[in-house]
Amino acid sequence: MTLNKFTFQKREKLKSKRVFEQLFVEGKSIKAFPVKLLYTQVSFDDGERIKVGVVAPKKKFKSAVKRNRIKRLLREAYRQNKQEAFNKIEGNFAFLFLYLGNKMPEYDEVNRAIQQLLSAFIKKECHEKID
RNA sequence: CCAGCAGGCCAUCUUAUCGCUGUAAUUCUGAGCAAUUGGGAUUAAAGAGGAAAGUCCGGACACCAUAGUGCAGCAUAGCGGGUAACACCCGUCCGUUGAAAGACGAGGACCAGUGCAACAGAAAGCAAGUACAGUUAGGCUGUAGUGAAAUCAGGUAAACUCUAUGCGGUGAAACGUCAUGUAAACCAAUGUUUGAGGGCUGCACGCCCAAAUUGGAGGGUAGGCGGUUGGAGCCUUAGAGCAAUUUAAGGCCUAGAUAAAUGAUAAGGCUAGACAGAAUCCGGCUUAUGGCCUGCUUUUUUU
RNA sequence: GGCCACGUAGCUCAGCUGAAUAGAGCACUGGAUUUCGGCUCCAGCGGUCGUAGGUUUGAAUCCUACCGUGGUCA
Repeated sequence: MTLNKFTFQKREKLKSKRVFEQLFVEGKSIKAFPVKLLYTQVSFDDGERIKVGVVAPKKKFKSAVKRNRIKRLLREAYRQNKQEAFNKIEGNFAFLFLYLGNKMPEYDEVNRAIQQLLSAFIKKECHEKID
């Protein structure tokens, strides 16, 4: 597996409808305005360790163009930052990044939020393992 | 010059680095006797719109009987043409509107029938009949007055209706197919009579199905693959036609996702650019919206 | 992606078929009753009938186009 590249391929996308439902029902969450991270422990059939989904709510953003834009920014920010987190995380997880804000974001804003979320996630999960 | 009107074109661009999607080629590797097929790497060319939107019309395509008949229902409406088809487009007459260029028009019929008409007015229709004038009178004629409309073949059909023409229904979540796997149900063959019932518009007709046996193989749920992109396609030239459009020749291949692909950073051009994201595909209509170009029109001022 | 409903007072609705008064309940304001409050009674306030055009003498109602809200399909 090629962990050291800044890639985000189709295989890493969260697809299964069932996993999405599972995330909303029993997933744990971390907030860092304007983004919220939902995650849960899941094992995948195809050998990927981590799969990621991205959501921009239709109720807040009616224009499909704006929703697309937000999702692209979230994906791009994750792609830039995933390398660091990937080496530290052990186990299989499904991630879901939700955008909570009401205004169109800038890339810097999203990037900062994603960095915070990933480091917070690592702290939390490492603690749980040590305990 | 300003304002207005009509038509056409473009949809921020360029370079570098990282990244996404399917396709093609090369190559590595897993499964299989094989045909074949799963996964990865590199390279190449390509990768949202004029409205992709609203879902308002018309088709293609798929299934339901081969899509049949009558009624009901719905749609359209000067005339002529175009088209696969249309409620669209073109030409033209008439009407409305504008100072003009132009724009807009659900523009058949109330001498088939039925209904409706507040207030005002004698009266809005099985009827009744004001005032004045003309005339000897009856009666008739004219004028006044109310109103959108007044014995006139009255007004009203975006009132029912009539006339002409067209329309079967349901929609890619249609539909076909594969794997996992127990009974009712599904398919094929044999086969039966009456009624109920069922089959994808409401009713009637018509058509098909139905009990049992044998064989095959399916339903629910979540998914894979096909449908799925080469088409009433686009460009150029020539001919026919006032035009919409059409004929011929040559050239081109131009998105195919499925929690859903176009982004980030840096630099520059006048700037950081409007409305906005394909989801089966086409032809229109409507609505949202930045800029450029061409032609036309009148008013005022000057000559 | 397809299909289908609904927008009327601050809130919940009627009126729409078939055209001529925009109304009911709750809420709000004032008054009466009561020592005060509540209940009850009386009066009032409150409306571009979602928006814009059209048909008509006249439109909440009929027609068309937009805007908004909600539902439904495997």
